[in-house]
Amino acid sequence: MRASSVDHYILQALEESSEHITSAQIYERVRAHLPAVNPSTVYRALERLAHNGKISISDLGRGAMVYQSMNAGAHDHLVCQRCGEIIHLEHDRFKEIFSALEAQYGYRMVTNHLVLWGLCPACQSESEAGG
Amino acid sequence: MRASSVDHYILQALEESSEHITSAQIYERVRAHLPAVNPSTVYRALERLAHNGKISISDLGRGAMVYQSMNAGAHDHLVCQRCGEIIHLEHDRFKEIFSALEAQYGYRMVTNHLVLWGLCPACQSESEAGG
DNA sequence: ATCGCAAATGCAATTCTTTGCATTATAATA
DNA sequence: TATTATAATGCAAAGAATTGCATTTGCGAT
Ligand SMILES: [Zn+2]
Ligand SMILES: [Zn+2]
Ligand SMILES: [Zn+2]
Ligand SMILES: [Zn+2]
Repeated sequence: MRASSVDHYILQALEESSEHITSAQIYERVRAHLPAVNPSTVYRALERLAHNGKISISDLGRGAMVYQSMNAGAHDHLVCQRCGEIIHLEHDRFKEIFSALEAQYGYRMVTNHLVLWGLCPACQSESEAGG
Repeated sequence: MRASSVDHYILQALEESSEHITSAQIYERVRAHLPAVNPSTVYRALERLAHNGKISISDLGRGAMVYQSMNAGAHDHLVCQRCGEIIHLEHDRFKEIFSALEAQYGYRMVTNHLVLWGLCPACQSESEAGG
């Protein structure tokens, strides 16, 4: 790996927003610094950063992947399938299971940004009503 | 919802294969029965079936989503990020956590086919070596 | 049997993402 | 500094999946 200015501006964008944002949003912000940058370069950089554990790539049901800095550390989410509400979960919650899996299968766990789907209380009633 | 022959042939294809297969593979098998069927119809049917809990839709790193019948019940997987090895996990392993989440947030859990990423023993050494 | 509605479908266009290949930029080496 | 190897990039094309809109189909009500 080599010093890439795209990587730098992507991380900057992700750290400034601190939320999950799409590649389009990232692309816009990188382009503010590197006007001639190509989308595929951004995608490749995102892949690279995820592979190195710097960011997470997730499907949160928005129609496009969302990206987030891993600076604040591993964490997970519970997402309502119907309204999209996102709840933050401590990653420690899965620590025990992950350790057990590592012990049982000899794997080294990589997952650090799980997305669990469910129905929030409000959407449960609306779903029963026939939403 | 209405009786859809596409749904029927998709479920048949998934139950016959019993493995995770791609939409292209499903499309081929549905087309054997309905030669004029359109890909988008298959995609929409797959979405419908997943929404009704009949099938799972997952990214197993194959470049396309993979689909599986939920007939055999909820289950999960541990997948090697590098070589793609897939390990089957009992869903009961997550029962406790899911119950706790439901109690804590009032959500009804929907996730029934988790995909966890890791590195298998062999790929761990190769990764350290610089693969 | 006929009517009317809602679900399902076909088709084309669009969106999001990946990939192949040639080129450029960086870092290490001689 | 000149050379070489490797990583990153640009560009265009391909691939996967979704969406809009018009049409068809199945189902219940009349
Ligand atoms: Zn997150
Ligand atoms: Zn909700
Ligand atoms: Zn499975
Ligand atoms: Zn492996």
